[in-house]
Amino acid sequence: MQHPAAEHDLRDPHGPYDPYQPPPKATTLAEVARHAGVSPSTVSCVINGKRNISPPTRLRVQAAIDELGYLPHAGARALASSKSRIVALAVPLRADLYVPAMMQIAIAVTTAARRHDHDVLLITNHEGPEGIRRVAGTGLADAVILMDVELHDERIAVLRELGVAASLIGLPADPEGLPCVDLDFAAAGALAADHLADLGHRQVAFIGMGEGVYRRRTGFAERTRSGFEDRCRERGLRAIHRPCDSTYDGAAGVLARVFEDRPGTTALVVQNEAMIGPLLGLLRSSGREVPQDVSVLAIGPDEPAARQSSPRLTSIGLPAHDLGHRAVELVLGENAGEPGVIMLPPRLAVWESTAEPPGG
Amino acid sequence: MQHPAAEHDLRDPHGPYDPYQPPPKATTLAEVARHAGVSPSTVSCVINGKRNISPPTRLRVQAAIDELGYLPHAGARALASSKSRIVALAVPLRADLYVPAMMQIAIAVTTAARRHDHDVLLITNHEGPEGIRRVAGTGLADAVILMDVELHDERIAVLRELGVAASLIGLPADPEGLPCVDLDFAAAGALAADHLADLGHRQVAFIGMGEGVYRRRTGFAERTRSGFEDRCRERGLRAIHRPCDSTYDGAAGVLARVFEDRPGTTALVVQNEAMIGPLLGLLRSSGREVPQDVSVLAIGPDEPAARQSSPRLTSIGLPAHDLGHRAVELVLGENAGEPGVIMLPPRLAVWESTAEPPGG
DNA sequence: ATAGTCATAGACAGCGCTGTCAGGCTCTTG
DNA sequence: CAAGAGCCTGACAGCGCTGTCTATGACTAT
Repeated sequence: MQHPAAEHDLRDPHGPYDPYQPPPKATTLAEVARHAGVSPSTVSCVINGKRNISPPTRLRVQAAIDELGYLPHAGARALASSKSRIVALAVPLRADLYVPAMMQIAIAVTTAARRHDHDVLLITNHEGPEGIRRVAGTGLADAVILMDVELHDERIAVLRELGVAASLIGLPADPEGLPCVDLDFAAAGALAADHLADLGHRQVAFIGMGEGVYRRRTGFAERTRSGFEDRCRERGLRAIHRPCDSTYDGAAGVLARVFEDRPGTTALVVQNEAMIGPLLGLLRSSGREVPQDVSVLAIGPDEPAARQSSPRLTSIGLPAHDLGHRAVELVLGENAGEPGVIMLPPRLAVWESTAEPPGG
Repeated sequence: MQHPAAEHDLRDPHGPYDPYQPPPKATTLAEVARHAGVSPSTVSCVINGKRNISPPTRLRVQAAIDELGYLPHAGARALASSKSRIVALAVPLRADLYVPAMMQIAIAVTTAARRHDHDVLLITNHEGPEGIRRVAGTGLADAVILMDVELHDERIAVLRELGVAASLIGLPADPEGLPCVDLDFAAAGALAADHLADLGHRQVAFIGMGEGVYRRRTGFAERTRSGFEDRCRERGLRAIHRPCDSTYDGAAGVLARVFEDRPGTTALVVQNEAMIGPLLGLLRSSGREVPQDVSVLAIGPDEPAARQSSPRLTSIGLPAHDLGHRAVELVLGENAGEPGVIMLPPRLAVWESTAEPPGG
């Protein structure tokens, strides 16, 4: 497992050479200092930019660092500076959430964190809120980002209690003191209603998330729904709302009931991303052409997914990348920790799945 | 012993909660020791179980720990023990991979790591192989798990060079010295062929991954294909293989060509999970019933996904959970680091999407 | 020319924990 | 009853780095 003989001795080349060094001992800051002919603290300062170092010295130190391939020991830094440079990301374990979006956010968080010279530690809800207490309490992480925030999320209490830097992706009932970022789902709902109203639709259906989602954390699902319904009312659209579980048969049932209850429905707004594919298939096989007979507007899928469907979907995407980056910015950036709620404006991408209603 | 120097009282967990506690100073091991009337090293031993502690002492210490809500400082432990108790998980950034499976594996890795009292650090390919060098070199992580391993993966060289504990999910061209775990895709391909042959099919098509996947890292995709084709030959099946990109139109084109080139095709094996939904829809809308007219066997989707389709899919699932757990076991478990290749046997779940060929 | 100022580098004391070591204790045995 | 054998425990020396404080030198202004 270990590298038997390093090609060059990483220790002081002018000092006594000890050939018996089985483990590939990591270079220390002290060795770099000796190599550069400066004191350890100078090296530390060069690395952290904590004080003015004259260019020649900085260069010498830099050269020594490169030459020795020096990497500072993370634990030692964390101990001495009481900063771990690690952000904990609490990801959901839910089955009824759209996974690709979560993954995209997680990746966005990771790349954004790296830009701030931080790493990302994954914690799942498996441990429950105690996981947060653990990583924050041990100093493993010095910031926490919560995903899939519920309206009354028990993790929030832990965050407040610990006073740890944190940001939320999602909007709880009481965001007091905690920075949050989320898509403005109410505006998204309204935007969807507007688009359909503008096209001339008069009777529309909102196919939402599974019932469990509404029951549990009415957050984004409920916001979308009410934003949509309010705007429908304003624009004189008749709207119905139907929750939809993430199963093919569930989608089939919902779709059948929609056209049974409201045969005049000419447009569907779909929030449960996992069901868009099946719904399109069902519409097709029931002889309804999209968008000639019925328009479909999706809320939530990412751009590429929407463009890969057939027909290409008119949709309001989830800005996964933005959400991740903003969350990191809120917790590590300039104005880190300043509470505040950022609602990202929804953007409607019009493609081929919406059109004027038949005979419209 | 108890100098009044520490008149700074320890918070009573049952007392009123004071929201104004700007510096929630963390308890240290020394404080616990004082509180329990023992020496710091004794407390350390109680925590790490490094030596025999008499039950009464252990109990006193345990009580003090609980009472003070003590959590050891991760950085200090890492420094003193040169073990970070962190596993780095290198996740892919690819767009052409099935994301839900990746997420499931990541979650399995995380829960398994927790069982070994480790945490998981996320690193993306964004940093390239240098990310691995960084987390291992700084002692941030003391083990690395690679996902989405390519046949000739440049990250493997870094792993070998650093001599860091590692395990791979996937199978590179040369796994020498590195423990690997993967689904036995060749066996999966053979199993698929057997199932279809048993049902009486004579002419079948394999709809594979996107061409890029074959070009880049022929690993699992190529293994599946050859396992399938070899077995088809043995069983006297006529088989064709078609790569399939992850777009609706791509799937449509592939499907059309399959039936054009081989009108007698009665069964499809699909490996590109993202395209299963679209393919089922296309079959339906082209008037082919599944499984009456054509059988469909999926390789890769997880059980729940397969059961949510309509019809429920006969499939060989990717054992995401097992893969994650095994990978952790290989790198942290009893026989950690022992190189060896674990090929998980494929399991075929027969549901409704396969049947005898028409007129069979 | 001399005192005062600033810029720069070094010394040093920890950060909180681990792990080794030797010593003190009780218990056993001749 | 005394000496040997174990079992616990406390003392102690770092792990590698940070950050503050002080010392040194060069430079400016009088």
